[in-house]
Amino acid sequence: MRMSDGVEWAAHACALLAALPEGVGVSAALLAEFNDLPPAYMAKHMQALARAGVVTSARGAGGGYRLARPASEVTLWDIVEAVEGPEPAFRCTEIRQKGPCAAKPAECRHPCQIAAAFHAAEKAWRGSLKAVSLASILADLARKQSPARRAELLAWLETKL
Amino acid sequence: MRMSDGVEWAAHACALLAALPEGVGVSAALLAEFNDLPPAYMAKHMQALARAGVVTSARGAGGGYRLARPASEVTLWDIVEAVEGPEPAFRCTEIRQKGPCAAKPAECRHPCQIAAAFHAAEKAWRGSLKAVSLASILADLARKQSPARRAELLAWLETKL
DNA sequence: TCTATTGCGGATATTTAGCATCCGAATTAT
DNA sequence: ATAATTCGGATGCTAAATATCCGCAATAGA
Repeated sequence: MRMSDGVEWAAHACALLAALPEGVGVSAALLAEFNDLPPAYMAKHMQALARAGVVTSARGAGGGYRLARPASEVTLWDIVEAVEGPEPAFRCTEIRQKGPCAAKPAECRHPCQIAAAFHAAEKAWRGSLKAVSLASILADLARKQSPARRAELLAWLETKL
Repeated sequence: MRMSDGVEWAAHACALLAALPEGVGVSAALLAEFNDLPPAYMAKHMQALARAGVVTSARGAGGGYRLARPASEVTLWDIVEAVEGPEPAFRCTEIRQKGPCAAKPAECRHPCQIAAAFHAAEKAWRGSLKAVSLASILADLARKQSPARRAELLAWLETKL
């Protein structure tokens, strides 16, 4: 089981968007360049974020992506859901209904104990991700990152906008 | 992100082993037949469980697999770890150290906020799985499954052992 | 209006995971 | 001993997920 790298990329991209002044659009190409990522694939993931309503997009010169809502209202789960899709990692294939001792469909109105346990575990996982917003990430970062470093990053971005 | 079907198969197989009287070995072929699963691939997963010490194996006639310890001491996480490996689903590739504003390695002694949040979420997930043992699964099952159904399953198994 | 820029979606390549097969080694029952 | 089982590992094939590319549509500014 492995989460696609796109989730990490999208999360960092969204954190960058959240750190920017309001109303500024950033192209997918620039977001990719910032972390030395493949531009084409980065663009795909930004499209996924746009479809999911996490960011808004604007075409044409001076366009690009920006957050669709305040940073405090975008969670890591929103980003995972946008990039990886909403489906759970564990998908019960109902093998109890197969084989020589197959259970009848009527006996399977409820998920089996195993599926229930996995679903509960994933719910805990999602809950943990929903508790972390871009705002809380930036707040943590501000505490650990030197102001000089932060200024350096913003300065580079300004030269490109 | 998707968990392999093998985890579901292994979990059901272990639950079956846990429901059996002590000292009985079951071949991989029979475990596969019980749920109409591909025998070769089932065998592969049973080997993984044996390598991880979840089950013990015995070759030769009358051999097969059995639980390596009491059902109360085998958790769903043990099975996931055996089949999928212990690596986390989220793997930070340290993209903050790449690109035109790359952070220096000295600044990266600690994981970034994003990686830390994902690691915390997976810890919650693992914790939830570690709280569920094969014994608790069987106990839940006994509460919902009719005694007649249980007898039916054991009867079929006896004809094959 | 024309051009440069940018997002969008389809089509294509690459990599990974799932599945099957084979044969050898170990063990037990006869 | 011998034969019947059964696990273990190596190898190859297929399907699916992942990553990449390319042309088109839309937008803003000159």
